[in-house]
Amino acid sequence: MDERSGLTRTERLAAEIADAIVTGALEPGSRLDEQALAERYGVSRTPVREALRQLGTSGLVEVRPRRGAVVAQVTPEQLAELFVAMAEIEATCARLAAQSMSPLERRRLDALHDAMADLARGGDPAAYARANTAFHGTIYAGAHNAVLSDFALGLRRRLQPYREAQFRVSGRLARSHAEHGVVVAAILAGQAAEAHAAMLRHVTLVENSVEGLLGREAGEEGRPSHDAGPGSRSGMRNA
Amino acid sequence: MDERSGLTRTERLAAEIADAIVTGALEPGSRLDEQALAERYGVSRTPVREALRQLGTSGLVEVRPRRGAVVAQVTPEQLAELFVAMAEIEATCARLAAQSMSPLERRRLDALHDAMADLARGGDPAAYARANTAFHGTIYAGAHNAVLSDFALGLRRRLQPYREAQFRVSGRLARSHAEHGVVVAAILAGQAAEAHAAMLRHVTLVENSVEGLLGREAGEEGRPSHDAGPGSRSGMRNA
DNA sequence: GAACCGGAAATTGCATGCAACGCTGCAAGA
DNA sequence: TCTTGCAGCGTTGCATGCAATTTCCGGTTC
Repeated sequence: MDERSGLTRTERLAAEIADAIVTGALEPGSRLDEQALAERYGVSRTPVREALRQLGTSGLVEVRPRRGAVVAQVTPEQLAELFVAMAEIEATCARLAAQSMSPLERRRLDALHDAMADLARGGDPAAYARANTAFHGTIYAGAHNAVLSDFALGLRRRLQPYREAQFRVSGRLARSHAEHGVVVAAILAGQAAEAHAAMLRHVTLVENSVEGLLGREAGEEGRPSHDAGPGSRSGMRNA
Repeated sequence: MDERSGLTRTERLAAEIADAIVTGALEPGSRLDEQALAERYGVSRTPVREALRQLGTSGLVEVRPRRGAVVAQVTPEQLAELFVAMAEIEATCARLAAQSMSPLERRRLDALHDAMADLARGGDPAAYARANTAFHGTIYAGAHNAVLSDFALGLRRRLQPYREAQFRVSGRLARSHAEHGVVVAAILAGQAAEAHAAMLRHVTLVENSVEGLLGREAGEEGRPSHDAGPGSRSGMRNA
């Protein structure tokens, strides 16, 4: 009687709500009414509650005891912290990858980077963004550490809307690809310290690019309205 | 009608179960029966379920859809990955702390380290372990990054049983304190690279110490009996 | 006009009940 | 003897109902 997947309703709900948040369909700060979500997805409140709890521990939504859940607000300060953390973790993964990637993994990384050159020239931000996700994912995997890799993937997902915006800035694609080139060269050569520094620089430049964007829009209709509204400075204090 | 705290039952349950796991009262691999836990804590199954889900995303328990939850098994490989991740994150925090701790924070770190000298000489592993938690927590806080700090605290909690065991090895307290000294000196001097290296080395030494312990015990009654009992070919197969 | 207060509506937290799934054990067949 | 089918039981997933708390709103007072 259940649906196609072997997943539970709770899991499917968590995935769908997470997707709605990441894609911007659910705006930051909007309330997540249990009953409304239950009716929206045709289930009862119980699986909705469990899904919200789960998303709460991953940082996507903020659950306030007895006061309901809201899509997590990301203040500029928190955004900066997320980017710093992301840069550090990615740089660490790059260093570990330079030390422990297998020859096959190195060849694949090199090939992926080469393929992205065309995409960068082509100028299709969406296609480049997809390849970019694969590129960074390859480096996470190359670190051979599931704990760090999972953390990096989680951070990347939370920052995805912001990252994507910057690819639409003209010229950013080419610069991103050039920065990748430095990282790849260091990893292929097994130069751990250089790989770390190059990746740290790359992600920091992404952050600068994003901050430039956000500062310029300032209350526009741009996807990630990261403003927190009056008196909210809310969370980040999650478990 | 509720208890003293403003927390919900779900939160208190999550905290209590997590504590039971971390302290070893609930052994790795043991089933977490919802009804049994509900009766044990005098609540219904609903908050138990929510608490288990929450602990599931934090990695302490493994929830298998429709097949119940068990205390997460930690295989030797996963333990190694956890320690590597921990070392890298702590080292990163130490580097950031060296760069951005305020003078007040530096003085407090120095004072805490000084106070630990007595504890190390005193030879009380439990007291030293408590102070050690505060010491590392001070460095996390000094990184001024809630994302990294939360992640580090979570990792520390998961590794707590293993970390504590090594403090009972004779001489480890003094060596630990000496290693801390190098870290503190680098942070106080603002030497970022040195702080990173010193912390990485410190945590790696802790890992070595733990691995020595586990290798030697091999089926003893030692706290973290990460073996799974007869007829289970000792784990290795968990997610 | 603003702050305060009390009651009603709305919403969350939790308990309970039912249906579906997974596991165990036994029996039948190869 | 080993495999396979199936029935019974236990457990999980989810729906529903109720109590408690929060929020909203109108009236009152300063």
